[in-house]
Parts: sequence; C-alpha cells; structure tokens
Amino acid sequence: MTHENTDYVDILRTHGYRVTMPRMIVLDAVCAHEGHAAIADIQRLVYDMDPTIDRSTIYRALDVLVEVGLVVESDLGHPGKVYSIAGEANHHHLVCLQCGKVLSIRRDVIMGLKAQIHEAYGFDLQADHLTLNGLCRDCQSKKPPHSL
Amino acid sequence: MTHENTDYVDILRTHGYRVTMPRMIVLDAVCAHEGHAAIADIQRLVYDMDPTIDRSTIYRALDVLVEVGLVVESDLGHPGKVYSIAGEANHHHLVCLQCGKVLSIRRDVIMGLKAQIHEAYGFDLQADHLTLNGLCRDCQSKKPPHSL
DNA sequence: CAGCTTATTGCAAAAAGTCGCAATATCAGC
DNA sequence: GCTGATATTGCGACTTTTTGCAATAAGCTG
Ligand SMILES: [Mn+2]
Ligand SMILES: [Mn+2]
Ligand SMILES: [Zn+2]
Ligand SMILES: [Zn+2]
Repeated sequence: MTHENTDYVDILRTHGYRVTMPRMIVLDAVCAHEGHAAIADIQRLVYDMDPTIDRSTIYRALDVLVEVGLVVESDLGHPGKVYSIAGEANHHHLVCLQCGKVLSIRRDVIMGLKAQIHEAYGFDLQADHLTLNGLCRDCQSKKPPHSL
Repeated sequence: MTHENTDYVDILRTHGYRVTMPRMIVLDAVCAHEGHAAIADIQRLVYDMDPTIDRSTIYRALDVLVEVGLVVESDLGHPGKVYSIAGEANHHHLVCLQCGKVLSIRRDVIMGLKAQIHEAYGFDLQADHLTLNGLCRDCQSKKPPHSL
C-alpha cells in the first residue's frame, strides 16, 4: 500500500538519478497523503519533515518521480495538478468540462484501449489513474436548446 | 475548417455567457493559429487585433471557450497548455512520460472507449484531440535492468 | 433606443511555477 | 573510508497564472 513495497532506490538509479534526501521526503509526502495530493499538501508535509527543503526542489523532485514512474500526476480541472503513488489507484477519473464534477470509473475500462494502442503504436499507455474529460450526465441534458 | 462554421454566438448564450469582443478575438486567435496554440501564440495574435485586451482576460476567455466546448485544451507535457478549435483535430496524442516525445494517433482508436464509457457511466467523453501518457517504444526498451 | 441589471473587463497585487548559478552532496573508483 | 567528477540543492530573480475589485459594457425590458 505504500511506496515501501517498491524498490524506489533501484528505480531512481536505473534511470540515472541519484537517491537524495529531498527526493525521499517528497516521495514520503505523496505517500502519506494517500491520493490526490496537491502541491500545497505536499509542501506542508515536506515542511514538517524538513523545513529547509526549497519549493523549487519539491517541483523538481516531483518531475523526477513522475518521470521514473513512481508517482502519477493528474489534472483534475482544479487549478494545479495532483499527485499519487503509482500503482495504488484502482480507478480512473472522468472530469466534466462544464461543471467540474469528478467521477471515478473502474480501472479495467481502459484495458482494451491500452492493448489496442500498444498493438497499433507500440506505446505503453500509463493506465494508472487516468483523467479523461467530457460532459457528465447532468450537463448533457442541461444543454438541449442548441445542437452545434 | 474555422469556427465560422459553428454558431458560437448561440453556444455562448445558451451556456449563459455574453458575447463580448475579447472572447471573439481570443476565439479568432485560436482559430488563426491552427492547432497547438500556446498562450504566448494566442497573446501575440490577440495583441495584433486589440492591444488593450489584458492577459487575465485572455486566460478567462479561454476558460469559458473550453467550458462551452468551442475550444479544446491540451497538456502536451511542455510547460503550459495548448489550445485548438474543437472538432478540427482528426487525431489524438500520446505523450511519453520519460522523454517527452509526442505521437499522433488515429482519432477512431478512442471510439470504442467512448461508447463503453457512455454506456457504463452516461458520461459523454470529449474524444477530440485527447492526450494520453505512457512510455514510447524507445523508452520501454531503454529500461530493462529493473522490473519494479 | 434609453434605462436597468448584472456579467465581464482592465488593472494591480498575489500566488504559483520556472530557471540560472554557486555551493553542496551523491556515489563510483580506488 | 577517502577523492574526484558531476548531479542536485537552495537561493534569488524571473515568468506565468490567478484573483479581488471598481469601472464598463452586454443584453433584457418596455
Ligand atoms: Mn483518484
Ligand atoms: Mn494535435
Ligand atoms: Zn457536469
Ligand atoms: Zn519516450
């Protein structure tokens, strides 16, 4: 359930990154928050563990953690992105462009697409805690007068 | 090929928004740029048409245009989002989390997913110029030493 | 088309995010 | 366990994006 399960040290090194205190603390913070951690949440948790870590370092650490695949970044429509430990989410999100509502959907809805994309393009879709946009049921019906 | 085809006046009013000069000019700018218009591009084009329009107004106009469905917003991994006229893109994008490469894929790959999601959740997926993340072919093979 | 209501704008200030650089810490090699 | 090469950090300056508010303009009513 936590990143302790994965060998994040090896993963970072394999990708050519060094294992540093700030990176570990940022990873701990994302882990401690348990899903949808906004930058402000992460900054607060990091600050509790080590108040000397700079804002810019947190941003850079998150970039690295996302790049090596330990952390997943999502844009849920609210200003700012949110972060989660990779592999822990068992769902994806649908975000309504009109009202901003966020729905959760079953993880396996994406599996077909993932297979299809891998076959056609050789691209390995990151199918962990995806975000897709569109119109929720309410907002669809709220818009009958015109049809575009 | 341009937004002239759609009745953007009605669309805005239907959604309860007023039709204003800044909004029209921002829409024109997105249209003029033809795909992947960054904020800087839009600002430049808007400034040419009317130098008195404020930066903040451009951001707010884009939010509205996205919300009513006239414009599509994408995060291609580079800093900052890009904008396009809705309905004009005939492709989606795959963005590699590791190297940042951006691939284009056939529009219809998503159709199955769109139908599936609509059936299961009543959600109307915005299947116009989507962005999905993952690992490109090169970056997959570049990472054999460890397996998570 | 003049008057009225209220959404929208421009401005200024704040907040969020990015970047270059000198100082520091990681870690491979001995 | 040291040493050296170099990736990473903290800091400050900068850029980008967001926000509150008073002035303005859209569009409904008659
Ligand atoms: Mn979630
Ligand atoms: Mn495109
Ligand atoms: Zn909605
Ligand atoms: Zn790649």
